[in-house]
Amino acid sequence: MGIKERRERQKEVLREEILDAARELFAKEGYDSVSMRKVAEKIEYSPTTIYLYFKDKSDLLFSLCEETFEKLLHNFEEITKHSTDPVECLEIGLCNYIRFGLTHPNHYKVAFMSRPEDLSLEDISRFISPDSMGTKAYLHLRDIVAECIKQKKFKELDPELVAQSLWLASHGVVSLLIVKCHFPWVERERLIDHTIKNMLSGLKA
Amino acid sequence: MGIKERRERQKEVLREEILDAARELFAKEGYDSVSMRKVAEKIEYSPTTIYLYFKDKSDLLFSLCEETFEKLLHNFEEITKHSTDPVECLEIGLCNYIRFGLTHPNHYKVAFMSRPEDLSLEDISRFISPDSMGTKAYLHLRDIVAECIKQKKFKELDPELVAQSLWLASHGVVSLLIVKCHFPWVERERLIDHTIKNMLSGLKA
DNA sequence: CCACATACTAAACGCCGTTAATAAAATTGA
DNA sequence: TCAATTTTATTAACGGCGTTTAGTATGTGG
Repeated sequence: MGIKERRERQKEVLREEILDAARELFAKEGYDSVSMRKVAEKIEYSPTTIYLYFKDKSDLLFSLCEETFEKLLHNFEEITKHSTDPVECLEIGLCNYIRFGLTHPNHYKVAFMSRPEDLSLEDISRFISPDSMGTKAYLHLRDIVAECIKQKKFKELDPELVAQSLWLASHGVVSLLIVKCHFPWVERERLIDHTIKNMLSGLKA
Repeated sequence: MGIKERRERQKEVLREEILDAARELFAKEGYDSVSMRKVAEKIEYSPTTIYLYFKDKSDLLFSLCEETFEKLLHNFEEITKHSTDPVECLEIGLCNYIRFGLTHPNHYKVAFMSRPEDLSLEDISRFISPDSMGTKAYLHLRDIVAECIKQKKFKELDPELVAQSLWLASHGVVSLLIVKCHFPWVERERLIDHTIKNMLSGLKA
């Protein structure tokens, strides 16, 4: 039955074409610039065709985000391999997180800054689901924090609390720098570096 | 010439009505729920009338932001009066900032989480202007940090750097808790308390 | 050859921000 | 007082949006 397979391959090709078109618009100009109609025009299909491959616009963009966050997770896991000191892992990891967000602002906005009203309940549960790249990345962060505590390099605190606090602060750096990009910030490097180092220094035993 | 004045008063009244209607929609259902048409219907005028009082939707948005900043600033200044210790001011101030954001999520979203694409260049320069409430609030924060350093209660660091870092982290707490309200966070109180205290402890001399 | 599933589309619905043209009302000046 | 003028508000429209419905080709399996 080679026919069915060819058909499925062709479907997959079109699905990728849609994603490619959307990714390009999205990376260049952000969420609002990705309109189903524009994507359709780019791939020379009618707008309704997209709905045969994605439930709706947020489904399409969710797929793009997962793609991106897979990269982030991979990046994070690489660091863990190349270092034995969990504190160092944490420092580099948080720094990378912030840099990653700042260099992929549109993806970051959709994943971490989009108003919950914009997402369907289904999308929300997908973001929170244990299989989502975001959740996996968080769990990885928590494990590293736990390791720091276990090795007595950090005070004896709840790893969940510490990991969440670190995430919140790092998110603040990314998101506010993205949104208020016209504010007269001091140099980014100092801002990122000081924020992370200051938080970690407070945690050290 | 009392006539001119009465006219201006009447204009001001309608302007306030528009702001009230917009604010209510904002507070109840968020940014997307504020459409020029809905606001118009609420005040029983035609949609185009709004354009006689505000340049466009982002101008309307800006006005609501200023309002919010003003409340924050006022709140912050009150704290300063009731305490002599700048470190305590800072701790209470940051805590209030976070609480303010969490109890007025839609206001906070409009002021600090709205996409810059939504704002015109004019609005952006208005935000940065030294007269804007946001700038004033930030300068107030920076002054308190400077005072902590001056009194040798903090390490000798750039007050600008420290103030911005504290703002970024606090913003992270507010904004991520708002957006990811379905994430399994530990209790809010612990999260807020630990984040602030940890940052401040790292700064102490 | 026909019934059927698949892939796709045209047209429409009901929103949206915004603009142009115009009407209505208030104010002014003669 | 009454016409001219300015101010205020409206109607209708433009071009966009996400999405749904109903329908058309096209190629497959019996």
